[in-house]
Amino acid sequence: MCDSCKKTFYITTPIYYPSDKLHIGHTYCTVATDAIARYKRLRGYDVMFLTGTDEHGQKIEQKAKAAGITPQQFVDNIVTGDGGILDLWKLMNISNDRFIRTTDAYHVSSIQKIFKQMYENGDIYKGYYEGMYCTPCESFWTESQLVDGKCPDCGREVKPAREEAYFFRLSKYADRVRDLLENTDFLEPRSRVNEMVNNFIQPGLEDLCVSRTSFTWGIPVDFDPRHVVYVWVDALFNYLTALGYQNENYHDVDRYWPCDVHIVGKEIVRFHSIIWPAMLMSVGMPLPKKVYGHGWLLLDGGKMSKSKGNVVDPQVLVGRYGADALRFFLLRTFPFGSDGNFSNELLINCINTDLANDLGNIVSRTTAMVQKYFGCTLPAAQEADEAKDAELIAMAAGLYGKVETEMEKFAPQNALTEIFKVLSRANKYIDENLPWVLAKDEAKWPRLARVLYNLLETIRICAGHLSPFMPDAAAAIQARIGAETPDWDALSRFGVLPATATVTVGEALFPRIDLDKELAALDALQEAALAPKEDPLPEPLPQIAFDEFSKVEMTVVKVLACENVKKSEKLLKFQLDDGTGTPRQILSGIAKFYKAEDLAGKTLVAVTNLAPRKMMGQESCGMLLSAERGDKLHLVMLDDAVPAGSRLV
RNA sequence: CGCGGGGUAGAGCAGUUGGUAGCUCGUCGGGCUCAUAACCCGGAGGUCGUAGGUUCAAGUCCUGCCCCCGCAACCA
Repeated sequence: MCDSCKKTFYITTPIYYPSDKLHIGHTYCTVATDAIARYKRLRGYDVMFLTGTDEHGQKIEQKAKAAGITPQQFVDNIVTGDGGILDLWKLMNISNDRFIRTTDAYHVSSIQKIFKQMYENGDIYKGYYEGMYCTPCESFWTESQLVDGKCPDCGREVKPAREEAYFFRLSKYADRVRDLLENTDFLEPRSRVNEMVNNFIQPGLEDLCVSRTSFTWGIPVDFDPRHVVYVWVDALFNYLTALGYQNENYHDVDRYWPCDVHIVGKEIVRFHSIIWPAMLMSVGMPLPKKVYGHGWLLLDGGKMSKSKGNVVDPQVLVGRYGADALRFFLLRTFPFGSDGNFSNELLINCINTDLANDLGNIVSRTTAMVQKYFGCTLPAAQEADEAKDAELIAMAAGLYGKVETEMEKFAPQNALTEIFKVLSRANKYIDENLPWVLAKDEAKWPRLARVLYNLLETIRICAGHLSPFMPDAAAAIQARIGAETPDWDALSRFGVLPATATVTVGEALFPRIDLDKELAALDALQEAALAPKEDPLPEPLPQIAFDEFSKVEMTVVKVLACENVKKSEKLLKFQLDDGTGTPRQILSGIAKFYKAEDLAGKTLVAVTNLAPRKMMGQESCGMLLSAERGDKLHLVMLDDAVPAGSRLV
C-alpha cells in the first residue's frame, strides 16, 4: 500500500516542562505512547507521533535567574544537554516522528497569529485581573490559596490589586464542552469525566486569563508587547503548530488533523478536555478524537516529588537493566488508566519472572533443543499431532485478536498479559510433549521436529506482538529463530516460518537478577545520588566589620537536661550550665535531628547575649550553634574537656 | 456535608453488562531435566473496609459510616 492511501494515526504525549530532569513518571507516559505508536505502525498505519517540551513560564524564568543563566540557556541545557530530555528519549528507544519545543521560532510566530486570530474574532478581550497580590513575590493569589490571609509562598501580607490582562471567553463554550464530555467518549477513562464536570463545568466556567505581565519569559502578544501569552495557550497549540498550523515549517495539518489521541497525565486532563476544545472551537478547527488521562506512578503510596527526595531516575535503571526491560516493566505492571505503586522490588521481580523465567528461558530452551537434536536446522520430515498441538496453535494464532482488543482500549498491560498466557502455554506444551524423550528414539524424530517447529512459531508470533513494547529484544529473538521483521498479517497466521527453520544459540537475553543484592545496590546508588545534590552551598553573606562580629557573645555550655517541648514537633528545651552557676534555658528547633535523651552531658556553643524570646509559651535565652547544609543539621559539639563558661573569640 | 480515586489471600494487583472469587510473588508438596536453580502439576491461605438495603442471587447495584491518596482554577 502506498503511503498516501494508508490510514493515518496521530498520537501525542504532553510537552514536558523542562524545569528539572524528567523522572520515571514522564518516562512512563512517553513509553506508553511509544508502544501505542509502534503498535499502530505494525498495523500498517501512517503514524505521526509527536512529543516535545513546554519551555516558557515564570518558574523557568526564576530557576534560570537562580542559576545565573538566561532562560533559553537553562532550557537548552535540560532539553538538548548531556543526559537531557532528547538523550533520555533516545535511551528509551522512543520512536517519535517529531519533537517540538515551544521556543522554536515557527511555534512562537504561530502562537502570535493564533492569539491575534482569537482577539480579532472577539473570543479574547482585554479586561482586568483582580485578586490578592503579594508585592515581593510579584504574584496574584486567590482567596482560597491564601494561608491565614497571607501569601502562601513567603507568608507576608497581600493586598487587593488589579492588573490589565487578556481573557479568553471560555464561558461561551461551556455548553458545547459539557456536551462533549458527557455525551461522547472524547475523554477516557470515563472516571475522569465526573471530575471535570463536577469540579469545573458544574460551578460555571469563568473566562480564562490568557496573558501575563508579571514576567517576560513567554511569547509576547505582538500587538501589545507588555503582555506574554499564558503558557497553556502557548503549550496546547503545539499539537497543531507542529503540523504546520499557522506556519510554513510543516504542511501536515490536512494529513494528520484531527488528532487521534492525546495521551496526558491526569493532572493536566483539565487543560486538555476543557480549555483545549474550547480554543479549537474558537479558531474553527476540528476537535481531537480522544484525550486519554493515564494514572500516576506513586512511591510509597504518595506522589513522586523532588521535595520528597524520592524521584526515580530512569537513566540509572536503564543503565542497569536496559531500556527494553524498563519499558516492559512499566507497561506490563501498571493498569494504564489508574495509579500504580512503583518499587525497585517490583521491577526486579518483573524482570525475573516474565523476562528471564518465561520469555528468555523459552527462547533459550527451544533454540538449545533445535541445536542439540538437529544441529540448528529442523528437518523437513515432520509429524503433526492434532490432539496435542491444537490448543497451542489456536492460542498463538488467535493472539492478534486479543492484542488488538486491548491495545485499542489503551490497555497495554492487558495486551501483555495475553501474550504471556501464550508463552506460558508453550512452556506447558514442552512438558506435555517431552522432546528429550522423543529424541531418544529415531522413529520419533519427525514428531520431535514438529514439536520444536510449533514452539518456534509460537515464539515468533509472541516476539512480533512484543515488538512495540520491546523493540530491541523482539528483534534479537527474531534473529535467534531466523524470523523476519513481522507485519500484522504474519502475526495472524501460524506456520509462517519455513519448516526447515534455522536457529542461532546465544547468551541469555534477560539474565536473572539477584533480588537482594540488587536492591541493596540500588539503595546505595539512591543515597549517593541524593546526598550531594540536595545540598547546594548557601548564598554568601555581605561583609561585616570586626566590631560587629565581636558584639556576638558565644559561650561554651554543658547540657544539664534536655526534653521535648509538648505539642511541638520541632522544639527541644535545654537547661544549660553556662558557667554562671544559674542554669540557662534555651529552646532549639532541632527535634527532627536529635533525640532529647542523647544530648545530656554534651558540650555545646550558645550565643548568650541574644535577646530572650518566647517560643510555645516558654522563654528561650540564647541560641545553640549548629551547622546546616541542605536538610541536614549538626550541633556544634566541643571536646568535653572544655570548661563551661569559656568564651569563644 | 467541596470534588474525584481507592480499601479483594502474607505482599502487589485483575475482576467487564450481578450467577461457582482470579493473577504474579511468597509458602507447602509432587514431577521433569531441554532450559537462565529455570519449567510443569497440585495444596494451604480471602466473612472482597464497615453497617444496612434491593435481589432467587452482590466484590459487582443503593444508602450511611471509617480509613488512605490525589485535586481544589490563573500553579506545567
